[in-house]
Amino acid sequence: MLDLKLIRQNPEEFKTQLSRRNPELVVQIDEITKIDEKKREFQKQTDDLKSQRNSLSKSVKSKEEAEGIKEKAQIINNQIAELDKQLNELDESLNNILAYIPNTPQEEVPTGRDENENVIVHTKGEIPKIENPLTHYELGETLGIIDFERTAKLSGARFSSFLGWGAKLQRAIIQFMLDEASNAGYLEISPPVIINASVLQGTGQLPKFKADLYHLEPDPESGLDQYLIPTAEVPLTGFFASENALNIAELPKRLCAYTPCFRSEAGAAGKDTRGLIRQHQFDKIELVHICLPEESTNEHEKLSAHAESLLEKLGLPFRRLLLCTGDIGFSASKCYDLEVWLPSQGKYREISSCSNCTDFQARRLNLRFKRDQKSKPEFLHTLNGSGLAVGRTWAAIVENYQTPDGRGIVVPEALRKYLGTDRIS
RNA sequence: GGAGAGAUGGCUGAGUGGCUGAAAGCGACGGUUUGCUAAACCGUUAUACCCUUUUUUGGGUAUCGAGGGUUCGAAUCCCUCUCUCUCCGCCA
Repeated sequence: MLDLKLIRQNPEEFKTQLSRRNPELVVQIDEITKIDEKKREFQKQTDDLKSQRNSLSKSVKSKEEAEGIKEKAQIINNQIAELDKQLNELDESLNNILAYIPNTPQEEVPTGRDENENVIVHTKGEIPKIENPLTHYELGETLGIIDFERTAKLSGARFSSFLGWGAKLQRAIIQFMLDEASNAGYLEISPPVIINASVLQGTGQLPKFKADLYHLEPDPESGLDQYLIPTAEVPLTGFFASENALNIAELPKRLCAYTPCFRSEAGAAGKDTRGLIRQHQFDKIELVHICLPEESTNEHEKLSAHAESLLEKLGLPFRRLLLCTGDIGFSASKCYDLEVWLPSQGKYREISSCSNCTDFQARRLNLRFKRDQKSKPEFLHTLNGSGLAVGRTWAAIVENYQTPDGRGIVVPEALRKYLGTDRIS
């Protein structure tokens, strides 16, 4: 959870940073300060009462002696119970607000309202000259390598099936990206796609974005509360979360995973209704770095560069954006988006989002390290990025590599050894 | 799915109602000793929050898997859950 000390030390500074994201957050910080002060006052009173009660109890050596203090102790206990109740209420309202406070943006993140104020960092690759480019779903359906209609009967809208070379292309993309990550030193992890609510809370998806998640029927017996993962960022970042601090020698951790991702996207109705761009289920290779605080800026550049190298090797034109304060994710303090060129839309579309979450997730997950055996544990920094979204990569390849006659796809050089062909038609 | 056993500090492991924030051992750190190392000996060795103090310091509260309960008082008794281990059954 958010560090209250930061707010206590310098509430104005904190407010200034957060208001760059959203001016309304200032009100909530004031509210937090108020509740926090009240809480500390009550806590002090409770502690004093308990201290009184404990010293009473400690003086007692036998049952007979206990009779003498019983009444007195009970009065104190009643007072404690009353204070406890109020303390719990304060705690609850405090946590309700804290859970919705996003990460503070870094200085170099431009202030802006929405995606229109993002900054283009650079643009790479050459946009192919295609007359009347087909969409990936038109071409894919013509070639019989993707299906939407039959799949809609199975699972509804926003689902698709890959067939034949389409499925093989997807498999080749996955294999290519995992191999690239392994070669770059990432540890491949194949995690579960069902995850406990507490981890989603830790990475920041809960409670604010509950509506975007697929929630499993809670088990009334065990009380287990579980969801389908919206991204492998959740299990990867949460993987080393524990009471015990990590050893500095093991850092940085660089992890990658291929998983399906599940998003109910309740709020996205009407956007990108056709094709692979926005689906309820899609595959993604996710990259996660866990590192020392002073290294996170550097690690962020490395992670983003790795994601870019995939697009370069696939020969896909793309650009990198530095997201403005109004567009970065809840847990991120700085974020680059990579956008790939989609000829049918005539514009760049997001294919990877690389975030530096600083210690935001680490606090919520209690993810820590020790500089040496004597020193106090400190919070790590966590970073994540797609490397890359598989469905969108599939779409980008089909569209950018379509042949002029509109009846085939040239397989990118980097994928040929995986696919065993240089052309799909 | 059935049956049983567990969960205690960095680790091993005592502890079944108060003198236990927790024995003992290991490890780690500091010191004595030593030509160096080793050994031996002495000492230190959890975390969070709060109060106090000029820094030193002193004090309080919470924490023995998690949550709840009993009690003046809980690591210890009761309930629920989670996880681990062993055996049997079932199964990619």
